[in-house]
Amino acid sequence: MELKIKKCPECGSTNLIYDSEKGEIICANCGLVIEENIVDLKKEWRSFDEGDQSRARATGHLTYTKADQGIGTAISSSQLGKLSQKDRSRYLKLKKWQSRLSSSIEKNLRSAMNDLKKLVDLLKLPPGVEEEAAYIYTLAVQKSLVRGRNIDTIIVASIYIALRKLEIPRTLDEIVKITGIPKKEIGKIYRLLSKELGIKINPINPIDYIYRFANLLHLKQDTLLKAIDLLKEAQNKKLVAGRSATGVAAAVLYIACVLNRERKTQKEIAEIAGVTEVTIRNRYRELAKELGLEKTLSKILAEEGETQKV
DNA sequence: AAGACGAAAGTGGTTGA
DNA sequence: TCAACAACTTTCGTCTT
Repeated sequence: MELKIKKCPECGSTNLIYDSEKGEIICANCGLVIEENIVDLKKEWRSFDEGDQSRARATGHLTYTKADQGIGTAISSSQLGKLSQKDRSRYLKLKKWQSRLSSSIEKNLRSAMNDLKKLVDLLKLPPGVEEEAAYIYTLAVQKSLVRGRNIDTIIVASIYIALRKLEIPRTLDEIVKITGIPKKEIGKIYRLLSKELGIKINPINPIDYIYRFANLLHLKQDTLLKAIDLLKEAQNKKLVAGRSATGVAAAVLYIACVLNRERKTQKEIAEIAGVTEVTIRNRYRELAKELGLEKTLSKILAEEGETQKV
């Protein structure tokens, strides 16, 4: 299959997968779905606030990664001479107060945006995440949710919300590992922000993790597609509700590996997925039973035992 | 020795009175 | 606010190859 597109526009990865059934190209690294006939690769910026049109595509470009959103607010002092004495002193007084008030916010934003950039680099995230996280952080500052709390934690929580919002699969554990901020703290702020800012977040779909884990495990494409089929079947049969997305993804991948005779140990998959082997086994057992794969699977495992003996 | 399996006990988060 | 609960983890013994 010859792909016209060579690189993922979000993260630049060249590891693209073509799902012929859906007619989609999917980035194995970040999970972005790339259409065949691309007109505009950028995601639509959706606003969290219904009335807020500031992020609509037709307006001028705003960026939240700059402390003043790219728009200077200072009034030119060359106009000052034209004002009357009274207006002039009033203006200067106002200006003093305004700068005093806004400078602390802007200072906060400026340093936070620097830290945010560093973290996004460190976590190797696609650039859209930085913008989205910056937006969330800015809202948090505006709603005075930052004062008295650890800024780094809020930045990390903003990133995590951005990831969830953009449906980019990264586990909280990966973020904890790199940032060193405890899961508990991130989770607390994550909940606070999504509640206070009214951000609705969908539960993670295991499918996003499947692409990523399969890529990290260097699995063959057939195995990946097999895993996706299995997951869809399991979802249709309502077998995955209430289970952790990573655990489901890991188990489905393990089953797909066995079926395709591409051996990976439970341990290998467990490490990539950030779950224990026990969880994989539990999901594996449930799924195998409910999907009627028990016999097939044990047969394959027995056969492999035979060939290993010889 | 390595991998798979599963029982038992412990952990942290959610829910509902 | 607290207890019950489900999902998951840790730990460990057993079995197979």
